Amino acid sequence: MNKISESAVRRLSLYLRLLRGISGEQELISSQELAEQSGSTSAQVRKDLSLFGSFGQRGRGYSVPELIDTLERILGLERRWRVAVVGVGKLGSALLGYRGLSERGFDVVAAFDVDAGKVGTELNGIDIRSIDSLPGVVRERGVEIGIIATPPEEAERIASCLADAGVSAVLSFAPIELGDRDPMVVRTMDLALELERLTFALTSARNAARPITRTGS
Amino acid sequence: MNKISESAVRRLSLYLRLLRGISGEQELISSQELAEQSGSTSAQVRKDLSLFGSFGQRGRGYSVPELIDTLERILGLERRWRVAVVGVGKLGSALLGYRGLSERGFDVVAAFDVDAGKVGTELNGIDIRSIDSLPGVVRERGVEIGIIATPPEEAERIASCLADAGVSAVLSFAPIELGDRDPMVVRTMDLALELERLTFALTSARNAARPITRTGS
DNA sequence: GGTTGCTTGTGAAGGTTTTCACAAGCCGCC
DNA sequence: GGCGGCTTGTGAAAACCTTCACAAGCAACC
Repeated sequence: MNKISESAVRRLSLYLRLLRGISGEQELISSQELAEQSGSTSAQVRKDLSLFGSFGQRGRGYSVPELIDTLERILGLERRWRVAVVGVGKLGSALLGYRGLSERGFDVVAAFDVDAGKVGTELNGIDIRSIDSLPGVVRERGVEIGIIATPPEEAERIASCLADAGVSAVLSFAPIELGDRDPMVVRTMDLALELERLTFALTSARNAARPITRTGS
Repeated sequence: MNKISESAVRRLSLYLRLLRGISGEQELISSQELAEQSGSTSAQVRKDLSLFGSFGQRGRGYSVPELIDTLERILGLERRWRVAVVGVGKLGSALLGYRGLSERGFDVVAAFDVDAGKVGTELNGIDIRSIDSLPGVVRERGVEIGIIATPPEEAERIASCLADAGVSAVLSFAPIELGDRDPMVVRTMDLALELERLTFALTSARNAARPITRTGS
């Protein structure tokens, strides 16, 4: 199988989310409709799907339930995944209470924090454990994915700790660069960085007229 | 000025974040060093920067403080931005308390919620106002960027409301597709979608061996 | 001042992704 | 059964992005 681009994967997830939203209302969907809803083009939609096989019917479109199944299989969502949240501050608490995770196939089965005041308490049915117990709990509960919601200073250490414990993938909210710890896959979501992409978009028109120059030149 | 790709912008933000982290420790940095820290290549770094001009010194590298200035100018961060958070649930509260925003140039100057119990209270020094007062407050306080942290059902309406109030850009955490409301730029961060990118990565090796087929075929 | 070592900036090459455009195929109707 | 309308799947073309490779230029040292 050829390598699939990051952007294609992102779009496939998006298609799946949209399809789940219309599931039941509609039996068939055309690449054109899916494109409109996802802000893409019909050719792009067909190309993305054709990377994995032929799932549509010419002249009719794609069967919504079948396409959902197929996309779930492609994305590895034919089963549920066990997730641990590390860092139960404000963001971590929000994640523990976020229903959107379990709706999309992710079960938060463990939570960790350094704060002795939090360890031992429970939040949304999850017991908060000490970081020291992470390796054991991860193994016991079969945690596959870690979410890092700690302050950035601790993120590096936590990532290594998760890797050693055998976690397969990590999503980090800490705004620092964490490399993959082979074979563990690491991805970072940086809120401020996303805002910067917006400010760039807002500013770039002005920059076009008044080119960037070096300070003092 | 040529069009700058999304990935280039993302990398520029990343360079800036890294440079700020080493600011003071080091006067000069080479494209090679920056590449190693950002998981890129030196040619990529130089190309990204050369899209906007020549900022380095041959044989020496780039001046860290000058490059920070330049990147801030490119990304539109030579000034601070006024942000409003809409939806003060768990995620919204976390955002109101997130120091990473003001550290990176974003001031949260307003917060909105529908819940009458929350309206009128204060959180981290921000008064929570009713959604009805959004247009007025946005104008009074000069809000430029909105962050949507409401349940997905409300996101569509809030986005329109923000657009009407004259907000320039929106970052939404609601897992639904919000198109741009010209000229307002909209971008969505979907946590579950990011996790799905991970499960795809974890699963794709297996899929390569056992190709995806249509259900029942 | 010339030589050596290093690093930028950038055309050109190479690779990847998107868009185009059309043959192949399904459905319903006459 | 044949026709017309519609939609997929896909090579080919176009657009875009990354990597290569090297001339140009800076600094330090002899």
